[in-house]
Amino acid sequence: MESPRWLDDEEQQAWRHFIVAAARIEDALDRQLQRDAGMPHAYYQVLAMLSEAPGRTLRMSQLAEVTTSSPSRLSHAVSRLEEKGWVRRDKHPTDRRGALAVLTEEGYAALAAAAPGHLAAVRAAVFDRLGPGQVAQLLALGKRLAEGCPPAG
Amino acid sequence: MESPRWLDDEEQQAWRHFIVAAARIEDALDRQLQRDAGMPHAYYQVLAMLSEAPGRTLRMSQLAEVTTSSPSRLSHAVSRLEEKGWVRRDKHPTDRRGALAVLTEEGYAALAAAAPGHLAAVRAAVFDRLGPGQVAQLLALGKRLAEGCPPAG
DNA sequence: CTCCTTTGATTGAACTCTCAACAGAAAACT
DNA sequence: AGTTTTCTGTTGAGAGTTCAATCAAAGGAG
Repeated sequence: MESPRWLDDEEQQAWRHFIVAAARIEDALDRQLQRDAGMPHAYYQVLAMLSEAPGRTLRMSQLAEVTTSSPSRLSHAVSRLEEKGWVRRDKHPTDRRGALAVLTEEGYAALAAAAPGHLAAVRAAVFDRLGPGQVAQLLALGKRLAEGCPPAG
Repeated sequence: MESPRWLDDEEQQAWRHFIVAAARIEDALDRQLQRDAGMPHAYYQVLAMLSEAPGRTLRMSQLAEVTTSSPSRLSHAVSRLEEKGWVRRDKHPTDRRGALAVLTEEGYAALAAAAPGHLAAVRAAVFDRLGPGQVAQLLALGKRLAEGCPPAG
């Protein structure tokens, strides 16, 4: 096994800035949501994805997919959201292994209440900082980096 | 308080791709390091930053700064790394509140052993996916997004 | 049909991180 | 000097995540 070449100067800088930016953005969003809505960003994403799904319902495996979380992580998260009354588990009609996560009315209300503050945080942390044309660049880069990456284990 | 406008279509897409990309990259790096080197990415960063500092030593507050972690998080991390014998705590010579984190020889060896695998993972997750010119875009975006964001609490 | 593999989802323990509370030391006032 | 305020860093508890183990059901292969 040969040792791969190190990052050149531009790559090095890009990499360091990227991990700092990603960490700070996630931190800012987590803190805002935890403070104002009593949930971490990961849980907000669960509610958000469910709210857009037909019947506000998604199979656990699909919900894990769209929220970029492992099955275990999602299962724990849904359990926690169930305790809050924001999500309910239903049995899958045809596949008896499957479980369905359903967003409750209370869950939808909690999401609706949290959304404006979260949106403001996203703007403050990201889009308010970007110049014209940079949104398109972010889109292109995000697309490239998101696709093909192995999903969570 | 007025509800701010929602994201337009391009922003929406950029945002979703970005959070998926960031999550998958972090997950991939965490899993590789945990599996091959027995430490999470955050701990690797602590060792890496220390290894570049003069005397392989940094004050806790500065180390927290460069690793994008809260004082509490770093304190726990250093405690854990101390148990492994990879980092040692020294007293600050002039400021008696201050604590210095020092990378031990064993810690340096652990970092050196982990580095090639980590580098390969970074390449696989990020730079191998980018086309020419996109590294520069990533650098510009990362810089914009990293600066000005409030440091961790 | 039976065996075997794969898929979907959950569980508990170990680990990391966050938050709030705390304490020691330095800096700034009065 | 004496008091308050700020800065540094640690601690413990609680919340979230990971990992490995587990189980049930579906999907082949012989």
